[in-house]
Amino acid sequence: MIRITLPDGSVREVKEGASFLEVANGISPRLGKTAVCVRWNGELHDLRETVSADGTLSVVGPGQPEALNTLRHTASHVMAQAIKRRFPNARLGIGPAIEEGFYYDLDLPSPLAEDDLEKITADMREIIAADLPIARRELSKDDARTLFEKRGETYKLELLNDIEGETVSIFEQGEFVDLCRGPHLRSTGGLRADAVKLLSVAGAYWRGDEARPMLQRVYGTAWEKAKDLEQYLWKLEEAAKRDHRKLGKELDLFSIHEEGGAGLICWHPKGARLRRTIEEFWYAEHDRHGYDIVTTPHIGKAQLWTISGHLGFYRENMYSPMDIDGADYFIKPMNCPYQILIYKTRGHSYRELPMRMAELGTVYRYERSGVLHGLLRVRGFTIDDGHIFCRADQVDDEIRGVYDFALSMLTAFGFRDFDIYLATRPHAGKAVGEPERWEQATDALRAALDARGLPYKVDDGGGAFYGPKIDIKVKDTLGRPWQCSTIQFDFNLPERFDMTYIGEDGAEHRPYMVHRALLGSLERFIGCLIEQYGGAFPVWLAPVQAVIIPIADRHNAYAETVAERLRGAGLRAQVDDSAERMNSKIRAAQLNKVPYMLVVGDREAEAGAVALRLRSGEDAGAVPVEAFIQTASGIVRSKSAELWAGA
RNA sequence: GCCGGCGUAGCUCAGCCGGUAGAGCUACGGUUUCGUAAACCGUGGGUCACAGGUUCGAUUCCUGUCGCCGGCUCCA
Repeated sequence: MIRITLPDGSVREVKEGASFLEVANGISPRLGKTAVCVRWNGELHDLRETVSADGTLSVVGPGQPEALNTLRHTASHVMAQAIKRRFPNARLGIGPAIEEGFYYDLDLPSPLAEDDLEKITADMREIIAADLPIARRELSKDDARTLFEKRGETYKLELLNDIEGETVSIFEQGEFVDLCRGPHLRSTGGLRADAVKLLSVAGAYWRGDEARPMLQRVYGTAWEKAKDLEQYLWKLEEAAKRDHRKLGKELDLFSIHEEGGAGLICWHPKGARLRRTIEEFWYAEHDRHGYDIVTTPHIGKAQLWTISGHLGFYRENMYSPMDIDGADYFIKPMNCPYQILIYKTRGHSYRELPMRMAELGTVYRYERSGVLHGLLRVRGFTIDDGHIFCRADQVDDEIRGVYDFALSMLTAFGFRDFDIYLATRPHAGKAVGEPERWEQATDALRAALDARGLPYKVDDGGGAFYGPKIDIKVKDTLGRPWQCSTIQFDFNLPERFDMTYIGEDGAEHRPYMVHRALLGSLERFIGCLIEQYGGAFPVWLAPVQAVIIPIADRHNAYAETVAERLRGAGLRAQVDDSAERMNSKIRAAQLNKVPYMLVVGDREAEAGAVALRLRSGEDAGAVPVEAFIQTASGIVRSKSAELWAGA
């Protein structure tokens, strides 16, 4: 007999070879009926699998995340089956469940079109309606090989070769067979035809390797109920409304021009205003944190990039050189070499370390055309680039300081939801610098992370060749993560540039060097910011903080005096003196997501007041101009996310 | 860069199977001067991304280039 421990601590005995389904049925027929899969010793297993040793079991039923995952995995099989019915020559790649759906990669003789998706969907409905039982079989690798060879599934054969162990599992439904670990639903009828939707088709390299064939990846999503699908699609629509590319146009923040070049941003007055607000805050914060601000050139001779190693390691991201008086000059892809040159203009004492240098340095990098994306991935961008040169004994404090600084910056802008990574030494000798230095540096990074206590993931081997790093990523509206802050150790450049300082012992020492960007780049950061707020920025960031709306032309003069008073108090205010009606002006301001609309008519002019309407739609009533300035200024100063302090 | 889709007025979009284009908003002119999300009337505005090709004739079909979108790969 086999002893199975259940979540409530109770133990059940079953005979060896019983399936999980039988076990579930034994616990209660009702549980057996609804069970989707099981968690066996912490891992997900199919109901049809059998028990052969003691373990802990929890049965996964509908409503649990694992169940959704299983359902999506089955949906991907059903889709693959439907595609194979329509295109018998299709060869299967892989088809997993993903965060909010599933995909299947297939090698198809011809590309799929939009209306193919509809046809495939129709076939899927049939397969679901037929309620084909899904069978799980275990067989030896050799048998599996024969099976998939016969079916011409060359990709499956390749996968088979990489699987460890002697036996593999396959899942079958009707004529469809797939090499798969599972788990799966019991039959195709477990899916709801009205809760499955195919979304898009895209190319994907086999096993993510661009040297290998490109398969067609069909993305879909599947839910337990039609209502869940609807809700998901609604969420996608809402996310699309916050897309920074769309908002950038609507709010007149920036533009990119075909004539100018892809990935090159023109900041319009309002976008530039937003950017300037960020820069001003950034400079103030860096002053406060003991940084020296520098400015470095945009181009540099080949010699500089040879010393730095960029021409060796980074050439494919750099633009072609320009000839100046017979010498090759390159547009800078990074700011660090020049900051190092500044460091090297004189000797340094151990006493003046740490030295913290920073600049808003605009760099240009070649990015492959297919990866450009609005403000989030561009070819010309401004890094809030800083470098810390310090002694070994200062490393810990510096890292902790930078990490805290990075988090405080992100937090100031309202970001709460980000992913933190500790990227460690690359494997297989692809790293420069002695192991002890790596260890010390990685420990310093880890200590800083632990000190703050925020959850982080270790990206094993994900460090740069020149040092380990901490990356902080912010997600866009579609859930795609974008790296903003980065803190990177560098064992490479101090060597290459032969950087030194004179220690207490009178001898030359090599300083530690840390590259850090807190916002990442202004372009990307602002892109994330736009999406974060859906364009409705907190008051302190809003390009226009108040629009003054005269009711009739005779109120224009008063409106202008109000605007001047606001501007005198440092608030960004404009008068809408267009020939439109007040309603239209309010609508315009509302669409521009201006926090404050100050309506002025006879009553307000008389009283020296404004009728305050908030972006939220709330009518805050008449407020004396001075009182408005006081409250609004306070909100700006505190960088509050609140629109107005309830009086 | 690769796979697929797309590119029509400043913006959002319509234009069936080849016969040189249309709406709303914007802009401009006029009337209206109005109390919390679009006043009314009128006038402009397009080498249909660009370059070739097929055709009597191309916005429409084909090829190339550029750009955009979704992915893959890669990064701040």
